[in-house]
Amino acid sequence: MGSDTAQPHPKSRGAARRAMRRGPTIDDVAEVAGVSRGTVSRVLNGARYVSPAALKAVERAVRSTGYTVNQSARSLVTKQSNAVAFVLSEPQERLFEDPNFSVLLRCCTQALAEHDISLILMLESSDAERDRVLRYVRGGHVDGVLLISAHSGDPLIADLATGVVPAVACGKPGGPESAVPYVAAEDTEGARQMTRHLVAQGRKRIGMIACTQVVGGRERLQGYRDVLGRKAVKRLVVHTSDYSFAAGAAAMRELLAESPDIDAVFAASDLLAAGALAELRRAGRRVPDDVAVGGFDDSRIARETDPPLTTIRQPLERVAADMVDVLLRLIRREPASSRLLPTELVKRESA
Amino acid sequence: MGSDTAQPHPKSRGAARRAMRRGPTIDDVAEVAGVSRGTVSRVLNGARYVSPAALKAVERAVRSTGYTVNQSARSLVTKQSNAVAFVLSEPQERLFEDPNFSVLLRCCTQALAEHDISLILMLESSDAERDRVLRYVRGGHVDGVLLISAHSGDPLIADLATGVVPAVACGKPGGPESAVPYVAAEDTEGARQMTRHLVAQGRKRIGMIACTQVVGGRERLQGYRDVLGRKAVKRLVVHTSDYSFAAGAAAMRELLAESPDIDAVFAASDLLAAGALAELRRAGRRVPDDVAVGGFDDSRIARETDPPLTTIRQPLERVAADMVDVLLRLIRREPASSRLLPTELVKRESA
DNA sequence: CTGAAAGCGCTTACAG
DNA sequence: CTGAAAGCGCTTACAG
Repeated sequence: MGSDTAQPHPKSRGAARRAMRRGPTIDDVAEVAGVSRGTVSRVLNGARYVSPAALKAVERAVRSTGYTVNQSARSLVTKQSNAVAFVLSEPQERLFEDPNFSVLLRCCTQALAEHDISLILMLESSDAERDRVLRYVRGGHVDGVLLISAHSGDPLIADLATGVVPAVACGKPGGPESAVPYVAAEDTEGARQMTRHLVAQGRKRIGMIACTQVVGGRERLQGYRDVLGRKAVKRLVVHTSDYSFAAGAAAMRELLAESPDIDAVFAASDLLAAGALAELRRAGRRVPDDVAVGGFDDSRIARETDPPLTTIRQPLERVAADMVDVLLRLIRREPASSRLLPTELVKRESA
Repeated sequence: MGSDTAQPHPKSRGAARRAMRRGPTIDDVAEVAGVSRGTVSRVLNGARYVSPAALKAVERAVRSTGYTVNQSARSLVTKQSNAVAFVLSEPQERLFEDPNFSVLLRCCTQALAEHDISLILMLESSDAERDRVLRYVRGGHVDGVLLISAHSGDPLIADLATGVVPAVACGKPGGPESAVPYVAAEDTEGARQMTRHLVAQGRKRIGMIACTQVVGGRERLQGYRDVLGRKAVKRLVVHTSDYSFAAGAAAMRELLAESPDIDAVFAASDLLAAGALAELRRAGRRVPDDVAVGGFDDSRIARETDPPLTTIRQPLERVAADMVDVLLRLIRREPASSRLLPTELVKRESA
């Protein structure tokens, strides 16, 4: 990161020179290949306007010298870093708690690696950190940013929306019509699928554990309402502040207190559903016999709960791949817009 | 990452110029401050040999211009990247499945950020990826590497052990006496603590679910043996190939089949224990009444299982902080050696 | 198609 | 304490 700010760097620098290997330079390659350094550079950057002979000579020289570009030197002139920031906004511990996040991170790293682009992970939970991220991003250290924001209406979005730096969000950013493109699952339709499934099972008192502060949360609640609006089914919504196990358990307790005869619950995330399951067991209710439980995400935990969760699968691997694809296009100044990916009902044992 | 290899870069480059902001340079600051660019550089890098007046002038000029160093230009001369690679070795999905990993990643990122150093995440599950990581690291793109290896005896270790690039491993790397320093919990003693606890509960047939292929796994098994070696307690060890939920369930099934009268199980990780718990329930055994279950890690899931897990806490936040500390020292060419951190028994309900 | 040259924005001895 | 200058390793018009 370098003293991004202009503050002096106490001692961390200076003492440690030569962290970078010396290695052969482009001039070494040029010499071995018997051409000018300009020609070497050309083959390195596209091999156009280079004779077959020169090309071959350079390629073998590269191999024999074990040459590797010096990215700093390159970036200095191209103004490109070949790195992208993966910014994790807001509540760290919680976000990290979510298995979805790991999938996203893993898949983005992989997709980026295929393009030889580095992923730089940045956390942004305090205002100070937000400033740091902003300075870093604005400072041209990265070519673009992948924004994973838990809470909708993230302040970073506004800054990114200025378009100074290409950015893509995961999930539709809330707040004022944002200019930042995003990739998300079809949350509303997914919620409808689950709610319809619960109704089809003959459930009459279907509660929902919603969290509208989280990206996608509003849509999931909407889907639930869309389906139940025209049914003779009792509705009851409890709101939580995040998608955590603990919040799910607390919400379930509330639901049980307010509506002891509840016979189904749709939790807006698998983690929430897992918490609800734990609470249900504590209360002596059988799942799905007494109460059916539906989750959302089809994350790893859906297979590890007892009973395994019936849930809505969101194609996270594709979300990640598409985020990278959109970002890369944006960086190349190619047209690219938001994408919505289809969800799917995964029937297991909880509902 | 840049075409690290010398292969031509089809189209991804070139099209996207000016990804980096233009912004003020050190010369702009110098002009505003009324000093030479050398002086500005000096205050940026330690402020030594600079008069108070010049210092003040530069500082205000930096602020008024909104100056930010160009890390590429800096790196080009200092040969330092101010970035560190966080390398995740081997079985990605599985590693990511482990909540421990998230904690490590989060804490390392945070600790590094305090030093204004970027964390570059790299995955290394195939041989091709391993080469890529090696080229990248050797190419001087990072000042050091934090190696998180699931399987002991990781081949990357051998390469890193050459000491060309500073590196620190999480957990003691297995295989031939490695020269790579590491930070780990006192696995052996932790395992002893748990085993002693089980014995103290009066358990007579204590099984273990071990995984010696994973870093730290051998030590945990050793701790179990250390304690039971001199006791009149029935031992039974089942080996798994990783620390997963599924492996835990499978191992428990085996344990139950071989030793139906088993009354305690020590699983080498919480995830393994969670799997064992699920299997135990399926088999109709009550925990801890019929069978006591002990885990290892005190990860998030230890609080979410039913019943909550009695486990061995390993200070992962400290492991991460120490890894960063050791790596930073190594980068500065200061002496630094491996560290072993104490564990602690956390009593909950499963044992 | 290719070479020579300029320039990217910094740091760091070297004189003073 | 400070300025002028060299140089880090690349890319890219510009001529040819």
